[in-house]
Amino acid sequence: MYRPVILGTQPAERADATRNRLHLLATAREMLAEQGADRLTMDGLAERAGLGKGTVFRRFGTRAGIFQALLDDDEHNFQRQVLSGPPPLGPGATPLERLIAYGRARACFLIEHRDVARAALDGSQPIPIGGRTPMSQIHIRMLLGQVGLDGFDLDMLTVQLVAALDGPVLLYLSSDEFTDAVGELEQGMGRAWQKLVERVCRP
Amino acid sequence: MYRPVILGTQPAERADATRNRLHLLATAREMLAEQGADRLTMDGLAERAGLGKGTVFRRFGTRAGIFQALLDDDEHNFQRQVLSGPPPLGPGATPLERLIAYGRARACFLIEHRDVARAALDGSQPIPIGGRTPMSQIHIRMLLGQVGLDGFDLDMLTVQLVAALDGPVLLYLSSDEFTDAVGELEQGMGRAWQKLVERVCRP
DNA sequence: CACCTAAACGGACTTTACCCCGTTTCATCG
DNA sequence: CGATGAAACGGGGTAAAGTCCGTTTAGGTG
Repeated sequence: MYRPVILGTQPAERADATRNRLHLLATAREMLAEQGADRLTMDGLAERAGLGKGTVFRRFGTRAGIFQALLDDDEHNFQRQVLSGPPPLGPGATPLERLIAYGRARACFLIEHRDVARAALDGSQPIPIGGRTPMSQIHIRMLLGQVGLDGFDLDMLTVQLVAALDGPVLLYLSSDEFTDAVGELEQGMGRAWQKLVERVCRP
Repeated sequence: MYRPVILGTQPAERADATRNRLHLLATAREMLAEQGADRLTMDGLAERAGLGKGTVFRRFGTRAGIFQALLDDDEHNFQRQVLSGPPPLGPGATPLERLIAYGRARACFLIEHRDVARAALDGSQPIPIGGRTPMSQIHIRMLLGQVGLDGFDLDMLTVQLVAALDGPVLLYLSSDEFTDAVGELEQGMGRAWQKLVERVCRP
């Protein structure tokens, strides 16, 4: 029997699966808006969506998986801006300018979506820095390559910079105090990121 | 009724509490060595230690708290080295040299104690970077102050550097592959840290 | 030494993430 | 179409973290 196997293509999601996935995400957003992230339980979500618990877990694997899916969803816009939007975030500016712009934009993005971002962290799978968001990793790595630094282990430097970018944000996410003065915080982080990157990339 | 209130001094731990705390830590280390961190449950620990579950939770608050306590314990030696050991880790070298030495030493420390360090992370209380280990925070902040950098927000830079230091280690902790080649990894991280700090601090 | 209070103790109870597996539904192929 | 295998579904079951509150005990006071 002939079966056309296309490498790297997994079997394609079934129609009912897609429908349920989208419905669950929508329901999750509703509950998130109404009750906040920590009041969202898997049982509750399943019941409200009119589906079985097992279904929820098959779709998202884990509780954090739901929030990761929501975050991925939000991230699509952001990715478009980065990959094909106007400079300095998109192509057209110098690598250093894009690096600076990227850090600022990502900090803003995470702060805006802090509720979801925070809930997307998972203790039992502790890769908070760059493992779950390969986008930052890949993009920063590419830009660093274009900068043309000598004598650096660029992969390691990438991990360091991603961490330096996410670290302050995570620290912020973890304290429930700063609910005001968000704009100011974004500015501070942006400035700090710019300074750091300029120093590192200085010839 | 007169009560001598000494500010900043909490009521002092009761003798039985101390005894139980130490006994629990010792038992936890045994179980850790025998079964690994993820097979260590609160019920199991309580039973093996011959104590009630409530006691375990009063002492450590949370599961991660146990591992944090174990890590704190391990950290005492390290702290002594940093605060009063020989240069370049201890006092006597230039701030930049100490900064470099500190990063190397901390990376080695975390890698050595990776089992406990990993289990000490807590998803529901996500402050993985510098919040739970104010030691790095404080020490690096102090050294940066001594370096004499102009135009930096030193507090923010501290958070960035702590993250850049911990990030690669956390990333490493999360992948169960590299169980070999530990020495090599420590070297790579050490070199990368040195390069980063030298660049940032360069006049 | 008897008393008293605040802290510590124990373990049943609750909550919730996650697993399992018998049942149902989709999509493909003859 | 109808058959068929694979995938999805449902929801009861399990394990483990964390809470509660009635009971016990350490250690200071008169």
